[in-house]
Amino acid sequence: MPELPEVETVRRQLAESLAGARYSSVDQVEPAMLRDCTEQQLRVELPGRSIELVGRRGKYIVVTLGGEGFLTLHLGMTGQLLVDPKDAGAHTRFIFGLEAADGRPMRLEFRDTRKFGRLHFTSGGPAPRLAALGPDAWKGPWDAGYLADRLSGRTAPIKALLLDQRHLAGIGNIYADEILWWSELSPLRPGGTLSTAEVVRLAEEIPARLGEGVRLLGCSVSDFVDTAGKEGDFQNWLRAYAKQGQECSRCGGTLVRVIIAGRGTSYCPDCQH
DNA sequence: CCCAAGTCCTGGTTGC
DNA sequence: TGCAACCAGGACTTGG
Repeated sequence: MPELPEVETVRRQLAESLAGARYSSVDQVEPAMLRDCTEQQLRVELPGRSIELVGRRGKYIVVTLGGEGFLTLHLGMTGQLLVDPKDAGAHTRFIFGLEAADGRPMRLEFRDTRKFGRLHFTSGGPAPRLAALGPDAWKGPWDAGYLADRLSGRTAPIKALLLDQRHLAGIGNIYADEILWWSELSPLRPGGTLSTAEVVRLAEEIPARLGEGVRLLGCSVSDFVDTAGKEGDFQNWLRAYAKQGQECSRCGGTLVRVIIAGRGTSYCPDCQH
């Protein structure tokens, strides 16, 4: 699930458990998921680095290290970051040893079934690809005028534009469907056809739905768990995502499924226009 | 065989 | 015609 709310849930937990900690060892590396550095560099240069800040931009977690270093992590589709996991766990791709602020040893595991996740190790600034991201969809800064500008003249379906991280960073397939349901907008609408009032409505629902996802500690419809292996609650409050064939909770119509931007999309054709 | 939350890359089309 | 912007579709990986 890792979309913005799931990543934010993990970020908050890491910020708390890793405050004042220091990397002591790199015990396992998955080279296919490593970016912007060599395995050697990670193994040699990370140990000894302190953790100064755990930040986030869209779906990326950015760890600022002491000594001009950055770890930028993306959980992909099935990534998990676990602190001191109890179980052995399959699909472990990276293992880090840390020394907590009080000197206690800690273990951080990056597990990812599909290996779509990424770990960037850079100096001078976070991973270069963050430069291509639009403003954070939840925290901004952006407003309805910005969104209107990004949608203006576009013929791609609004859902595809919401998924494009260059416009707003953090929205994925689940929250896109939820945001559009709450906005009463059809995911098929060409972006450029939205009225000013519709863009305003959309601009209100984007942070509202993402904020609700954060409050509910994320959406565990499939693989997502937090750093303690615990599931979130948002999956119990879905209105549209994966609900094709079911009754619309707003108008009583029947939700349908279509493919947009190659992604399964559920919406209510009776009340989403 | 179909489907799946992520991003990246390519190739074709459109429009200035 | 030239070129950039735009958009669709496939690739990647593993499992249910």
